Amino acid sequence: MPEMPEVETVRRTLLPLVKGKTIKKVILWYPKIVATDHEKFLSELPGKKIIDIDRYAKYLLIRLSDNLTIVSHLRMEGKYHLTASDAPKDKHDHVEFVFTDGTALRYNDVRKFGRMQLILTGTERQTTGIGKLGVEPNSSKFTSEYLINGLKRKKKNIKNTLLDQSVVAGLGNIYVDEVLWRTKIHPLSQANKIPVEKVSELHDQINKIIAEAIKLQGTTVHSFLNANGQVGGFQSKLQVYGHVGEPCTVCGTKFEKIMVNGRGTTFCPHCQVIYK
DNA sequence: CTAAGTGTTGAAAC
DNA sequence: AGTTTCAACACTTA
Repeated sequence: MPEMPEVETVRRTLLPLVKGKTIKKVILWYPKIVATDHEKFLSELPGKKIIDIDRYAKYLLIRLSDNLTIVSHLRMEGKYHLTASDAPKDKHDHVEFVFTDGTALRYNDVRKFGRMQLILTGTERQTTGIGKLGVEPNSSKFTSEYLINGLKRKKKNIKNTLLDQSVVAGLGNIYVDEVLWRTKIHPLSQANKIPVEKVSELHDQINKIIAEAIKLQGTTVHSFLNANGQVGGFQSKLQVYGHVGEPCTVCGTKFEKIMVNGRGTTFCPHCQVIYK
């Protein structure tokens, strides 16, 4: 489900639902969602208050009192929703945070890929996943020069490079296909062979599409819902993803779909230039 | 029945 | 030692 715009949308919709609430009890229906010590997760959270929710790339950082943070990654299909604590459990509800006011925050995940980690606030960089992340789009560190330098050491294809999060953190399969089409770069282009002026364009379009998608509250193509159960608005803006076999809006050539390192990849074989 | 799906990761191979 | 590939995770839907 979620790339950075969707996770940001979850953050914005979830925060007002849970801010200031105090955890009374935690239930792990499917304990594997929690990647850190299960006993600590169950024993340390009761009594803690939700102070804020931050986000880095696709990771939610739920800030709690007493210097604790729950790092939550939704992976493909994770969702949060607030219910009454006595509401019937859905088949795919896996973790529940019961609050002192009788409500409960439930984590629902059809594929059970999502993960939570309980850490000390401030130790995010030592946390599995977050440590190796590159910079976020639209951050002050994400400059054209940064992207040019970041791609220099990458000999693999640009599609895989943008998906691996080590240079730019937050893009996923949908937005990468859109951005490569917008900049006319073939997904199989070798990352370090793309001309600097094209990388500069890539930088600008990454910032642009992420900002546009956040504004429209994310993209729902499969199952994404925000914390209020609403779909996103950006899917109608997608020009490439999900449009295999349809004509490219620029040249009319039919979009093709190939597998690139195991990920479905749609592109225009006429517009998108391959750099090798 | 088979394949593919918004993502990450650890291990193996370069 | 850094980089890259790929199966695995678990379940639903086309």
